[in-house]
Amino acid sequence: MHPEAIKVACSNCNLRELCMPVGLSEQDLKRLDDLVAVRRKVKRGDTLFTNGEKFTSLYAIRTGFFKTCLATEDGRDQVTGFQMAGEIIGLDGIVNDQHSCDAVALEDAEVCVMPFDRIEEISREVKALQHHVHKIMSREIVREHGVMLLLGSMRAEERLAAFLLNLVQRLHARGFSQSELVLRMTREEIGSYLGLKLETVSRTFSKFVEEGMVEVKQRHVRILNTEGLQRLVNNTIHCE
Amino acid sequence: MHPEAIKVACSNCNLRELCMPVGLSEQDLKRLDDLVAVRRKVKRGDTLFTNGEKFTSLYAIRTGFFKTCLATEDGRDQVTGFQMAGEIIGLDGIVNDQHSCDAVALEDAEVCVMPFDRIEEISREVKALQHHVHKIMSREIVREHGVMLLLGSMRAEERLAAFLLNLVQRLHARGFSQSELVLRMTREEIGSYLGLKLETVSRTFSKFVEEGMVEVKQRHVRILNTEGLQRLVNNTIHCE
DNA sequence: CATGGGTTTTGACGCAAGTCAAAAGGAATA
DNA sequence: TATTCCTTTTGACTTGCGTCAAAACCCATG
Repeated sequence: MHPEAIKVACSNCNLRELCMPVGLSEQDLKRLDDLVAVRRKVKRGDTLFTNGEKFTSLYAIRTGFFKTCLATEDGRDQVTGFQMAGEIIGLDGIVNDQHSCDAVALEDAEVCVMPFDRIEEISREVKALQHHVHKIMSREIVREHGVMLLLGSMRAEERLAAFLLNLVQRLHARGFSQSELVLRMTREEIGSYLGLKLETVSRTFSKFVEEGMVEVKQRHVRILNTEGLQRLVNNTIHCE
Repeated sequence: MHPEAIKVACSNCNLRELCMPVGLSEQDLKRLDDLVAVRRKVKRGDTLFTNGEKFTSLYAIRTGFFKTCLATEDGRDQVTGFQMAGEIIGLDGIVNDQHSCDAVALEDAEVCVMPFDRIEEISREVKALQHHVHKIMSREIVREHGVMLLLGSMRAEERLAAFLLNLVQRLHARGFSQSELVLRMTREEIGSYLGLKLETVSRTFSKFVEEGMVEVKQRHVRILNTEGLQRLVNNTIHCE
């Protein structure tokens, strides 16, 4: 652990509108500046927290890219999500005061450490923050509903299409291209998230390339036919 | 909608320790009695709320059994959870101020209606309630992680075993048998939740019966070999 | 107690994705 | 530049679950 004692202020952070409530009064904004204790750097491959570790804080990602994953004793391993700048991780730890998954940096990253007792304290005073925290948790619940739909009822192509569209959409919201992206994770990690084997992920990519839907060069992906992918996801073809 | 104007008090509700924080002061307890606006009865087959409906309240289940499900335009349908007495539903609605799934009563039910603005208001005053709300949302997130693991990496038998064990465990926590249960949902609904077709659910039940793991008579299930089912779930056999 | 609609079971068959294996490609290091 | 390790691709084969279909069962209702 390398906590760094840089004094940090949300009030002039360029990612503020991603992780913080908007439309705050001057006064409330000041209150929020007490939220982040420190920033912490996490090297690629290192964990931000691990299953079983005591829960103390939520983390707002400033830079970098994470995966969260669940590993069971019997060797199963499920990626439960990929998180990027502006997103909050650590919510799983609240219920039992310890984390129930691992958060691994897929590239060098930096996070804002927000001690949870402080979040709760300030939430009691700043309504907007309180509601914001509730929204963030609700959003995660809804996201997971979507993943359940994907895992429970989609075929491989549909899953990968949904995955790619979701990624570019989130990247686009952060000012990146609508059609180009660099995958930060391996085919195996994608597969784990989508409930597929890495070979199936690879084959499905190849299929998309053949069909002219995307260009793939290693981890660089260019989407050539967004609509086609979208149609795959809302497949009207073999609707049951 | 049939809101019923019975005055309701959590402070002497027999389900309190399931849905409310414990160890409250006399004073805080009184505050909590303002949480529940009314109770509402929902007939079997009716919805408590539906996708797209404006979000106003969370609901604590007093009696009965619900499923929540996601239906997409193209006819896909995914059951995202089954909820029983003492559990809270409606969390999906917070993020966008409207519900994003349907909640359907699988048997005649009664719920306590807790307007969410009131929850937030009282949460600001009663720390224990605030933290409790956070825990409930975190618990739901962790539960869904588990479902993702199930859907992403388990075989049919493992899924059904996990499902049955989870159900009896929750029922047992409510004073019911550890080994006997009545399913409130159809094979198709179980299948939808587990990402399987109803035929597969039925076949898997039959297999469990052949192997002497359970007795099944329609929706009545008696678990004869809890350990065996548990072993299936933590399968050390074909660990990758 | 007969009728009808929904649910469940069972069988036969097909296919999407998994498994196993080998080779190729990239990136990092000496 | 050669070496090593990791990742990705592709092929051949297997299999678990889905699909389709028919029959049995269950309960409600008249």
